[in-house]
Amino acid sequence: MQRQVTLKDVALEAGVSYQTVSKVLNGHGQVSKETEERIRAVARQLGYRPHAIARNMRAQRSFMIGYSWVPTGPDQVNHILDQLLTSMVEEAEAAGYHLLPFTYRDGSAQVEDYRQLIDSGMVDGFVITSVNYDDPRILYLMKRGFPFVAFGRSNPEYDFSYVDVDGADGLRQVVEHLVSTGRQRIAILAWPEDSRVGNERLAGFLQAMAAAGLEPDPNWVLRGEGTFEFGCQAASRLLAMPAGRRPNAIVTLNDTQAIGAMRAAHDLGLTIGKDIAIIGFDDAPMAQYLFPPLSSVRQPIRAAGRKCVEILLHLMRGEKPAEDKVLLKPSLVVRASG
Amino acid sequence: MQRQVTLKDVALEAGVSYQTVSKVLNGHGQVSKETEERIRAVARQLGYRPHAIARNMRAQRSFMIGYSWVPTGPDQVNHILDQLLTSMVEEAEAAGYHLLPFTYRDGSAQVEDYRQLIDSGMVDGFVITSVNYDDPRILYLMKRGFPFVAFGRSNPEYDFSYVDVDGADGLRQVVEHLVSTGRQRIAILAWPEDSRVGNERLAGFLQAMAAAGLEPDPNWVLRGEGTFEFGCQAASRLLAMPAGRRPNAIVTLNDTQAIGAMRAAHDLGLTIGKDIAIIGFDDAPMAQYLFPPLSSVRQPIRAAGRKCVEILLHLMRGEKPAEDKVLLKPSLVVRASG
DNA sequence: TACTTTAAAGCGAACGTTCGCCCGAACGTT
DNA sequence: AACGTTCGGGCGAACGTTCGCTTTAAAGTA
Repeated sequence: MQRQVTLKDVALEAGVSYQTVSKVLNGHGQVSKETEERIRAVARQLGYRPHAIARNMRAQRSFMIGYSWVPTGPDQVNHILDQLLTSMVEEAEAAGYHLLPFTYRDGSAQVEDYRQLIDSGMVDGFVITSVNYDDPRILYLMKRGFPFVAFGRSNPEYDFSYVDVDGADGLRQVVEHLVSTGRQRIAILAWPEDSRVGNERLAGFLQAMAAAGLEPDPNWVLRGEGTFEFGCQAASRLLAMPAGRRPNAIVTLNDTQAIGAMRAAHDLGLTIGKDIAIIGFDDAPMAQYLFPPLSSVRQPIRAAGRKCVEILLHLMRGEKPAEDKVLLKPSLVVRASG
Repeated sequence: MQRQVTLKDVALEAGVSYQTVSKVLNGHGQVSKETEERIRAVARQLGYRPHAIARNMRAQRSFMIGYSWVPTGPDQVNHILDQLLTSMVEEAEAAGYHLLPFTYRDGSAQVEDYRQLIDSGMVDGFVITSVNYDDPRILYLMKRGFPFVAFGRSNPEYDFSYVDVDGADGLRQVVEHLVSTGRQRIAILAWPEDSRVGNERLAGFLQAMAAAGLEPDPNWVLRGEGTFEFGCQAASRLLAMPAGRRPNAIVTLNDTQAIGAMRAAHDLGLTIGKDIAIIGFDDAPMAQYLFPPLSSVRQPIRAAGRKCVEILLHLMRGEKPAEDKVLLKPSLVVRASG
């Protein structure tokens, strides 16, 4: 664990001042070809690596991007995290930045955590996820004018940079696919009204239904949590009716609901993909292994992560990004379930 | 985005030198009650937060822990990552440290990345995962004497700090459970021989079989990748024989294999949990939603993450941790599959 | 020859901390 | 009255950079 090689070490060896070494290695200043090459040779030989902290100290920047996420419960899985983190870290590193993960806390402590990271100079910007209406982080960061990008939208009247997946378009694709395969009796399992994401997806559904000339039965629009249990209960209710009067397709807003619905259909003796189509959202990796494999809407997570960081890099440099409100299209993955 | 409040700002306002402010806020030095309180009041009022980078600069430490992980493919999911990261970040933050995620690269670039982070002073230690025999990272870090903790074991002759889940014990629990429910014709789907983890788990299986007085049929120990496809194919072969001559239990080394095996059993018209018991490993969240729900071995991921960081904190402080080779017991979660 | 321009490299300063040494004043002791 | 001790706090230095100004010497121009 030998000591760090510094500019002074290189300078001593090369017989110049350490500032000159800095000039050479950064490409500034006037230095003769010979000394430049000598300095480079010595630096290489000694294995000089600039001390990141000293550099940040001098630059008055941390070159760090703060990120925290809502931890999932013990029996849940965040199948987004790996791809999102990997893509953000890659994009950040390519620009000389790093990602700084920090613990997620709720309530007033949350904004305090963001404040702490800003005031201690730990980060130059944030990527925030799991945003919803009236998100206190967004309000705080907007007020302070601190660079951040949200993965997800909030109140329409707020003006901030975001990247989001067009959930409405996803459900539009689902409806169009179902209609094109001759299914018109379509029910939907949605989320509670306080969910920005849920409302967006539901709106896309209703719009696509209208566009197809279908009037959705209000009793076939059920709101509840995005859980297996709700999916199972709601689908049981919907499918309890006789064949002619029940839906022949159930659309859900996430895969966990869809899996619950599959269980309900199975328990009622229905053949999924034939008697009833079921389509999920998220395309969780497990969807492909279900029986039958679940059709689902896949979100371009990696692209979203990259885009978030790309925009944030502009903001942190004080530039106005070319586009700072980005909507990415998801894609429907059709499998045997519908 | 106002400028950072520094010690000098507080000092000016309190009418003392900035070094005195530092003393007060760090609890060192002799300062009278009155000035101390005055300084504290001013600091609070001005919202002073120590500049982390300057502090690190002075301390010649980064208070960062490097961590990178193998990104999973597009249709896979890393159901460990969330819990592992969350627990490590929590443990690190409690000690004033942060986690620094960085991209995973294979081959010679990998050690170079570790080297770069060390030489640039970005990190004070590492947690490494996905270790296997002859892991070049372990060799490099051991040679440099740089603090690190591995989640997982490597060659037995290496001497380094690690935390691991006792996979052998997990399989022992599986065998004992199966035997206690009257199943003795047990097959196992294992991994290729170059997997340290796979060999450990298989060894536990064989040992438990022997302890139960059972001689495992060599043809019932199949090695292959931890994929759905291998699980399905291998199980098909095993279950193709007539009822009296085929296994009545299949143990796998991960859930994906188990799901493949479930599919094979299903396609052969067998009732899982009755005609054939199937038990997985990892207890992926989806296990509970399968049909029937999959029994599986659950690893104490959060405890492992916390323990890794705990040990690493000792190492980074130059202390010898009380225990630096930790083996955690997994637990079998019994569900309807066996 | 005297002066101006340019190239090459040195040097001081600063970023915000913390650490250790020093100094003055007040107090108590012989 | 002279001296030692303690308390309170100031001050210089350093961590490793980068930036910009200054200096020196050489080359070019009148």
